[in-house]
Amino acid sequence: MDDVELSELLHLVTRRLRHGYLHRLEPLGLTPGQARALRALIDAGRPLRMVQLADQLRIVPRSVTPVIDALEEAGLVRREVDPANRRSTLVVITDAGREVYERAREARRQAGQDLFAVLTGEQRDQLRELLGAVEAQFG
Amino acid sequence: MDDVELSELLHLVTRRLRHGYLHRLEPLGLTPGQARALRALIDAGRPLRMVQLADQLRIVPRSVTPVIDALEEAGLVRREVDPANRRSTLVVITDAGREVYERAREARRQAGQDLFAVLTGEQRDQLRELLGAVEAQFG
DNA sequence: TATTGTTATACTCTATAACTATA
DNA sequence: TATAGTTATAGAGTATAACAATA
Repeated sequence: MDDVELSELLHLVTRRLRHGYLHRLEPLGLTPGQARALRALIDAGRPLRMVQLADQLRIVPRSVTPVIDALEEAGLVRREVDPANRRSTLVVITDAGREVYERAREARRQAGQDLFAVLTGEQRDQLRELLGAVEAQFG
Repeated sequence: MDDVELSELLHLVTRRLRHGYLHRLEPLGLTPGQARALRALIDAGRPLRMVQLADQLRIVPRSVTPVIDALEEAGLVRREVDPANRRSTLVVITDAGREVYERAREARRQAGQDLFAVLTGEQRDQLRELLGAVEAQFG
């Protein structure tokens, strides 16, 4: 029964985070989803196919298309045909993409800092552990 | 810096919760937002005006309108003109609304239970406390 | 026939701006 | 003139289904 309250809290806190992040990201012309896609590419350290990107972002491939469309139009990534498999599209991050991502990362850091301001470092670690355990139980 | 990871986790876990909740709510013909509105009415223990409902749900009044439209069409609430102030609309929950909400609450409980299955009761309390502290620092 | 990506479409959640009715 | 609510519109995030190109 108290899980209802816990769920509600999760919803409220996440929305607050989104809100702050969205505003800080606005000057960069990025949405949170686009920033996440850039991050996935940087973390991978190599170009990713659309399906792989979808996998990383935990969304269906169809939903990746508009995200990459926007990033490509902004010159932050480019699409290349995978020479190994002509059905596949490789998404390559550009230098501009790397630069913008650094600023997006800072935006997220600040949004998180604002949000979690009341928590001590130790409490944040705790929170990270708890959420990490929850997420880890799935894929 | 690690707040980036914490923010990301929050996003992933919340989406997972939403997903499970959405599926369990589907047979009831409710969206999570509609269920939240019913909950606010029940918690208040009396009819609420649109503005008050918006306040409770932490969204702007305009965003409440379609939620109440849907609930009204389903016969779960009804709108009444506030006799004390004819500009105001009172949203009244119906008996059918109360019944459906009980099932929605159970759906959310189950979705939460599935999600937090890996956590002990104590860990859930911890999580609730941490998120509660974060949310409490704002309104 | 199976896989990759896209076109088409839709729904949830939320917001801002402009309008109407009432105070 | 200020408030309550709605009409109109938009944008982020996500999904399913159908289809084209390639394997």
